[in-house]
Amino acid sequence: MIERPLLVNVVLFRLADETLQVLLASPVQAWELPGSELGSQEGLEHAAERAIAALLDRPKTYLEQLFTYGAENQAPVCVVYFAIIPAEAGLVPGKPVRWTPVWQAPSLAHEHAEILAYALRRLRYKLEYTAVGFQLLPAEFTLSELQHTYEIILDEKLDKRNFRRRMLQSGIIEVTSHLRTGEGRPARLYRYRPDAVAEVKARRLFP
Amino acid sequence: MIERPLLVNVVLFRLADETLQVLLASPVQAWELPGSELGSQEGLEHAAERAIAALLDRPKTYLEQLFTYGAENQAPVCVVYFAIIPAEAGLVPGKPVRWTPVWQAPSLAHEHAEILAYALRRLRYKLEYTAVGFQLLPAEFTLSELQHTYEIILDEKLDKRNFRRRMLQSGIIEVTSHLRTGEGRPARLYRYRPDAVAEVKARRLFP
DNA sequence: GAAATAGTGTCTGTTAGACAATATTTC
DNA sequence: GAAATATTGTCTAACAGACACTATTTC
Repeated sequence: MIERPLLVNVVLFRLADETLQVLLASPVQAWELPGSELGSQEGLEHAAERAIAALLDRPKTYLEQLFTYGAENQAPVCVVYFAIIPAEAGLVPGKPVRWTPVWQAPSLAHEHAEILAYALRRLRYKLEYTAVGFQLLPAEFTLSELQHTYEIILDEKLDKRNFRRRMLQSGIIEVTSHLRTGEGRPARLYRYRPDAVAEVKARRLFP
Repeated sequence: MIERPLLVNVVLFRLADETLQVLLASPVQAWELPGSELGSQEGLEHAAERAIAALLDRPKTYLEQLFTYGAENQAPVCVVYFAIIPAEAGLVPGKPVRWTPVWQAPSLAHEHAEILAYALRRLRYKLEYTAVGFQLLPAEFTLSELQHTYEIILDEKLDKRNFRRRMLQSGIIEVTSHLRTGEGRPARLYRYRPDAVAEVKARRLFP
């Protein structure tokens, strides 16, 4: 049976410093997405997690397969995953990697620019129609923080009243008894309800 | 560099005899999804098309990558595509394959039952939010035929007036000057407008 | 004229989107 | 009390969903 080299690449996102960031690697010279070879008996997801564990000191909070690239004459077939990383995760020392705001990514090797653009599109879709947004935040958060997250990723300003109304009506979050105090009036903290089915009930374009 | 065997499987759908059908193969004994090995220099999509051409005398009208399966200890990694096949396509003689209504598929080898279920779900999603539906019909069709297609795949009955209103409002189809005559009043024929962007503008669950 | 299929319009309830004032805290 | 942030409600336009009758053809 014919065999082919197989690579697993990961697009790692995090939210930090008021921006959406992606982890880029520069093992030789050009920048590219981190990845690792698939072991001869290894599962795909396992390889993705191994690639992440090699770079970061915290596990990912969300992992999803994106797409598999394998053009003609292109030696390795690449299975691409994307993952969301807690902002608190630290880099393993000595690795040639860097968190970069996605809007300022340098040009990338291979097809990686295209892959990053696709991953970003998918993240936005997910954000709008499912509950991935919560993966980017700590366990408890204020509605303002949540809205801020959405605004950063969607790169658009949202109306505060409408945001709150829909977010609460969806039943996907619940109030806690805690408050976050700071400047100005303290804010109620909310918590994601993993039990609430985040079913995407969108309007059909075609009936 | 480590190498792995790579398989490309295809889930082929067509609409015939008032049902949605899938092409199943039985090369040895159990039923499974057709597929083929990926050549050493071959692109993934090319392998999928080669697998289709080996079984059918017409090209597919739609091809999309579904997912890549590669569990631990599972020898070949499988990249799965799904495709839509014109009802007029004929089988290449001598191949152990059979069109089967999806609702009556026998139990399948490997993970293929799961894969088929996923492909079907994806087809339904696509149908509701994009314009794949037209791939299942001839170039010109009546609104009744179109509605019928939707009802078969979604497995639910739709309201005629609402269906027509939305389908026409979407601007994705246009009238031709032709009529289809048969029993009862002749029906206007419509045509899909590939130029009309089938953008999925659905309601956001989260603002 | 009976049978078969195509084609059409209205009403209602829900929801998205626009919009501004008040409440609670710190300094 | 000034500054900062949190919280709350209303109105309108658009749309989904329910619903029944008329029109045109063949036999």
